[in-house]
Amino acid sequence: MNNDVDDLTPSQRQAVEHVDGPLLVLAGPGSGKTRVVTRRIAHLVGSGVPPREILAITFTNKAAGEMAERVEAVLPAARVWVSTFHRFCARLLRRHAAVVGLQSNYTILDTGDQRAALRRVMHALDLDPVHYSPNRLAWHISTAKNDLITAEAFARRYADGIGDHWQATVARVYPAYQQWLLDSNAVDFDDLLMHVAAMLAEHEELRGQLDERFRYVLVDEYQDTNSAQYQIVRALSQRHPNLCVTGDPDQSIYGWRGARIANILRFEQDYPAARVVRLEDNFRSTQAILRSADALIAHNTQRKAKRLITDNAEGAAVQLLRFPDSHHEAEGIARKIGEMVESGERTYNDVAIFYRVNSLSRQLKHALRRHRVPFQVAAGVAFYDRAEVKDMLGYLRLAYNPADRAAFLRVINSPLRGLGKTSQDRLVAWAQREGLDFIAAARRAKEVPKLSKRAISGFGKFARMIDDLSLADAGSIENLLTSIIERTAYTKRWEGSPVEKEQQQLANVQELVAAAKQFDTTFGDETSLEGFLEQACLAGETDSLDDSSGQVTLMTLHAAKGLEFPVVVIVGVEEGLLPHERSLRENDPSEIEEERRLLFVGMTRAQHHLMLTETGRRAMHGRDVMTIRSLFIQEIECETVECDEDSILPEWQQEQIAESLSQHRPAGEGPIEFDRKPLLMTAADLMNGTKKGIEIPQGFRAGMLVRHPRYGRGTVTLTDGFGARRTVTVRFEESDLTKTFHAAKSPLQPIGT
DNA sequence: CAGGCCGTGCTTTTT
DNA sequence: GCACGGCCTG
Repeated sequence: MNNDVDDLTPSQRQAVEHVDGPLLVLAGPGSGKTRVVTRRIAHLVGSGVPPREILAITFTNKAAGEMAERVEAVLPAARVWVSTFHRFCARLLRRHAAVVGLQSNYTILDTGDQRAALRRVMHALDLDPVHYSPNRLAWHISTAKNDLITAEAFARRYADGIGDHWQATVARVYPAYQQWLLDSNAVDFDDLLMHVAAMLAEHEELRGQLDERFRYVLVDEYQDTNSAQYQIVRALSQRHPNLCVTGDPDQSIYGWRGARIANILRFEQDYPAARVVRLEDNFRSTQAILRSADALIAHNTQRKAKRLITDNAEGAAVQLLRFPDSHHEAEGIARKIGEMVESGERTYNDVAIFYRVNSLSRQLKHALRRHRVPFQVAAGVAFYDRAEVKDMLGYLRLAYNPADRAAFLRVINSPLRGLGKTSQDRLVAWAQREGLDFIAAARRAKEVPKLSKRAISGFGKFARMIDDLSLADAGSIENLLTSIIERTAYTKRWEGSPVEKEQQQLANVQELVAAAKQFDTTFGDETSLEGFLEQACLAGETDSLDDSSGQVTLMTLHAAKGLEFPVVVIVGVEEGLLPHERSLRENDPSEIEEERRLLFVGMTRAQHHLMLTETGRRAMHGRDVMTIRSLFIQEIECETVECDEDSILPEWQQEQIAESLSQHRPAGEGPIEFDRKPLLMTAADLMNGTKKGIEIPQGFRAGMLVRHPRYGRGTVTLTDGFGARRTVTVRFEESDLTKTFHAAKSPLQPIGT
C-alpha cells in the first residue's frame, strides 16, 4: 500500500490526508485530481476505515472503471464500492423496489424504448406526434424528473390549464407515461435517480441505514450533479458527513441537461464545517496556454476564484488561425497536420480537433481524407444501441421481466412473425382493458376480439417461447442467449448473405454472445441475468477511442472533457457557434458563461500547442453568412495568423471528391485504406458538374465498372440520351440483373480501374 | 413492406 | 442544405 506522500504537492497532500468531515476539492484542469482521489481512498483505508464503508461515485462508466482500476492497484482486493450514479441507484432500487411500487425484477428502458413508450402513450391520449414531438415531450419529462418533480406534482401544478400548452400537454403525458412504466415494471434512466431520491426522502429509517452503511462518500465531477443526485448525496451524508466532492465549477458544461453548478458553489454553505482544498498546480499545459485560458475564464462570474499555475515552459503562443471560409479552414488544418507529422515534429496521435457541433466535422473529415491523414471520430453508434443487439436484449428483458411492454413491442415482430401493427394494436387494447401484461394477453390471444387465426397462433407460440425462456433463466447467460437465437431463428435471414451490413449485424449478435460468455466467466456461479442486463442497459458507448492507433482524434468540445493532447485545434470559434446562437437568444448570461466554460475546457486539453480557428464566412442552416467575431476571442491572449491559401482546388471539385471518398469509406470506421483506388464520384455528381458547365473528364460509357449501393458491382452495357435524360444500363455481377438508371439521379459510382 | 416523396427543424450527451 | 420521420403507394 502506497501511503508515501512525498510525490504530492502540499495541497494534494492536504486533500489526501483529510479523513473525517466534509471536503471540497476544487481541482483545476490537469491538476492530478484522479490521483488525489485514489490516494485518498488508500489513505482512508490505511487509517482504519473499513473499505465497505467507502462509496465512490462517478458519472460515466469509463470514469468508474478507471477509478476502480486505480484503487485496485493501490489496494488489491479491497472492497470499495466504485460506481456510477445510475448503477448505484439501480442496485439500491433492486433491493428496495417495493418502496416505490416496483418489483425487484424491474427492467431499464433506454432512450429508444422510452420514445416508443411515449408514442404509445400519446397515441392513447389522442395527441398528434407531428404537433407534439415525442422528443420534446421526453425532454420536458426528463427535466422534471431531474428536478425531482413527480408526475403527480407536475399534473397538480399545471392543472386547470395553468401554464403554456406545452406544460399542459406534459401534465397529461407525464402521468400516463409513468403509469405505463409502472405497468411495465420498468424505469427510465431518470427514474433510477428520482426513485432513489424519493425513497431516501420518504423513508427515514432506510435513509439512516444507508447513511450508516456508506460513511465515507466521494463524488467526482460534483459540478455536474443535478438536483436528484444532489439530494441523494445529501441524504447519505447526514449523520456521517464525511463527504468528499471533487470538481471544478469552471468545467461545468452540462447545465443544459440539468446539472446545477450551484451545487458545488454552495458546498460550503451546505456543510459549514467543510474544508476546501484548491488544486491549482497544472501538470499539463504550457504557460502560454494556461495564461490564455485563465484570461478567458476570468470573465465568468459564476465561479470560485482559482488560478492556473505551472512549472512548465512558456511554450508557443496560442494561435488564432483566420481562414476565408470553412473549406479553407478544413483544408488548412488538414495540411498543417500533414506537415507537422511529415516533419517528424508530431505524430497523428498527438493531435485532436474539437468543434462545438457535430456538423462541423463533415468538412474536416473530407479534408483529412484528401490529405491522407488518418483519423478517428469520437461518436458513433454505441454497440448496445444497434437494433439487432437491442432486439436480443429485448428477449432477455422479457424473459427476466415479462411485464416489460417496451421489450414486448420491440421483439414481437422481429424476426417477422406476421404479427403486424393491426394485430398488435388489438392485443394491446385488449390487454389494457383486462389489466394484463402483454405476455399474459398473448398467452390468451384466442380471447382477443377480431384477431385472425394466424395472429392467435402466432401470439400463442411467442408467449410459450418466452415462458420457456423464463424457466431457462437458471443457466448461463450465454446458453440463454444461444437458445433465444435458435428458437427465434433470429439470425437466419442474414446467414450466408453477401450484404456487408447484414454480415455486420450477424457479427454484432455474435459479439453479444461473446460478451455474455465473458460475463458468465467473470461472475462464475454468481452470474445472473439481472446483472448482465444491468450492465448492458447502463453501458454507454463502448470505448471506441484508441489513443495509440496513430490517428488524429475528432470530437465535440463536450466529449473532450477529461482528455489531453499535445496539439489541439478548436474550430469555428465564432459568434453563433461558440458561443452557440441558442445561448445568445435568451440573453441569459449564465448560458454564455457555460459556453465560455466549454471553450475553457477545450483550451485546457492542450499540452503544447493550441490553435483556434475562425472563418470569414460560413454556411449556417444552409445559408452562407458573414461571420461575426466571437466574443471570446477578445477575451483570450493569442496570436492571429492569416491563412489565405489560394492553391487549393475549387470548392465544387473538393466537394465531389470528398463525397465519393466518403461513400468509399464510412466516416470513422477502421483505418483508411490508402492503396485501394478511390471511387471518383457518383453519377449524380457527374451530372451536376455538367449542369454547372464544367468539363467532366469522363461520363459513363459502355464497359465501365460501376458500383451501386444496393446491387453491388456491375458493368455499364449501354448509355442513352443527354443531360438530365441520360440513362445508363448496368449489368450487375452478383445478381446477374440488368438495370437502367437515370444517370442524374442514380447513386451509381464509377470504380477506378 | 419497402421505397420514395414531402415537410420540418436544426446544440451539446450520459446513463 | 441536409437528415430524419411520417405518410403514401407499388
